[in-house]
Amino acid sequence: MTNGSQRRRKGRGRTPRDGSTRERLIRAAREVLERGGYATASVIAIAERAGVSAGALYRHFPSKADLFVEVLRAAGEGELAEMNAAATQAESFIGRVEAVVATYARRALHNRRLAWALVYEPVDPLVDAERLVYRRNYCRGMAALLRQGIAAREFPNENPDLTAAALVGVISETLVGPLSPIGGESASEAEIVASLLRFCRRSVGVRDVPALRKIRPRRARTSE
Amino acid sequence: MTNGSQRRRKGRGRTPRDGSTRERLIRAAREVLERGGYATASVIAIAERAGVSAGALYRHFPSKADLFVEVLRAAGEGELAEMNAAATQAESFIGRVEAVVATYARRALHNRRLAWALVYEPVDPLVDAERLVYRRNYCRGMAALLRQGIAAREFPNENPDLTAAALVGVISETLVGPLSPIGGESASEAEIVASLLRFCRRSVGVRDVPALRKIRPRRARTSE
DNA sequence: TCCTCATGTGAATCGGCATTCACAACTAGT
DNA sequence: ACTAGTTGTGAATGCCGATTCACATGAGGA
Repeated sequence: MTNGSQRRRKGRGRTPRDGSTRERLIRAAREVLERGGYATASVIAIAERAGVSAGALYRHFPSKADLFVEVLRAAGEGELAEMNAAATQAESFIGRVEAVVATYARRALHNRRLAWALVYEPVDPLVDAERLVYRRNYCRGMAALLRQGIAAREFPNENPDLTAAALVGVISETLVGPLSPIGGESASEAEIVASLLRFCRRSVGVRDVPALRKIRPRRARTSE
Repeated sequence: MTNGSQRRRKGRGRTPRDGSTRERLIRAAREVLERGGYATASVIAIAERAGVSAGALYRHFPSKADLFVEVLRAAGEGELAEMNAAATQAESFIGRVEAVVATYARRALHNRRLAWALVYEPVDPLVDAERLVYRRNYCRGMAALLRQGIAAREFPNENPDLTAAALVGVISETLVGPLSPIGGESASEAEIVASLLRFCRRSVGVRDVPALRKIRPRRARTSE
């Protein structure tokens, strides 16, 4: 409506924009990432999806990499916040760990491509650094949880940093990794998540076993 | 051409080679990969390290990707063989699992960059496919081990595919992943591997727990 | 209205890198 | 030695995608 006069414009010049193009670029970048990964996330594709030209991008970001840093940061922060929220809802520490894992699982399954991009895919150093921040924060949070659980004597005294990294690895591999039985034959998504939670529970080494609500994880458990 | 027949070029023409340039290219590619990852593995860099020119590479491989497929396949096969050898040496299945994990750990620690390239780093689809083969084989072997252990009632009856994937994830993340407390402060390499083994042992859910605790890296922050 | 920014446009540029090409030079077979 | 076939050479080519540039256009203040 705003630009009704199309008579002599040969496409050049400014097109009025309602809101900030900057944000729309960030969103477009994330969307392109979700669909096709970095491979398809060319400047042109992003700009197109945002409804602007390639050049416009550079009015808002010094480079493509900077744009992606923003994208990753936003996504990572959102993810983190969600996890933290999940963590505070449980009483026991194992409950918190499970809540975090389950949250991660739910989100990763909901949008595997984005998760993949957030966790694995390649890029230039600048973007990688940002990704690492996210991953490290996540790992740190998990480690903190473990430490508390250890202090509370809920978990055995194992190196929490390593255990945290291992848990992140478990989740990444089983849910977003290159493979992951998820697309596979053997089990439904829900079952997989349940198995995953049992795995985490065992590997953390919880002492008492309150037994998950729907599934009973087999009792083999020697007391110490 | 400005430099036609009148001018004698000294460096041109064939330089006698003893053995197959092909193999030396494969080796060079692996070495470049080990040092700087794919980012530094340009055709020129590889050819240079092999002591030939870029063009020569194309006498032996239809494309750069094909070269890397060879590299990955060779590396993957070697790795696999080593694992299998390790697996057959133990009596119990948990012993085998641990042997495999420990072998992987030893190799990954010995050359993290290569491990990283084998497991994570990006590339074009052709190469990725080859990598996936390797990873999947590895995972499959682990799953087989788990199945046997389950059949022998050594392990609880958990989805072996998922558990195998999870174990692969654990190893990848803690040893070669972006981080991994390995470069860190808290523990020596040996301690980390020991912790890792304990983690795996717990997560697999072995019935009897011979407890291989040899190292006590930290004490809980609680009193006493 | 006129001037000046801020914001866009899209074609041109630039750079990196795989891939090709037009020749050499060595080896083997005759 | 002559001829083919093989293996190398390294400059040229081609492609792809990020980045820049010269030029619009609208909005707001004077």
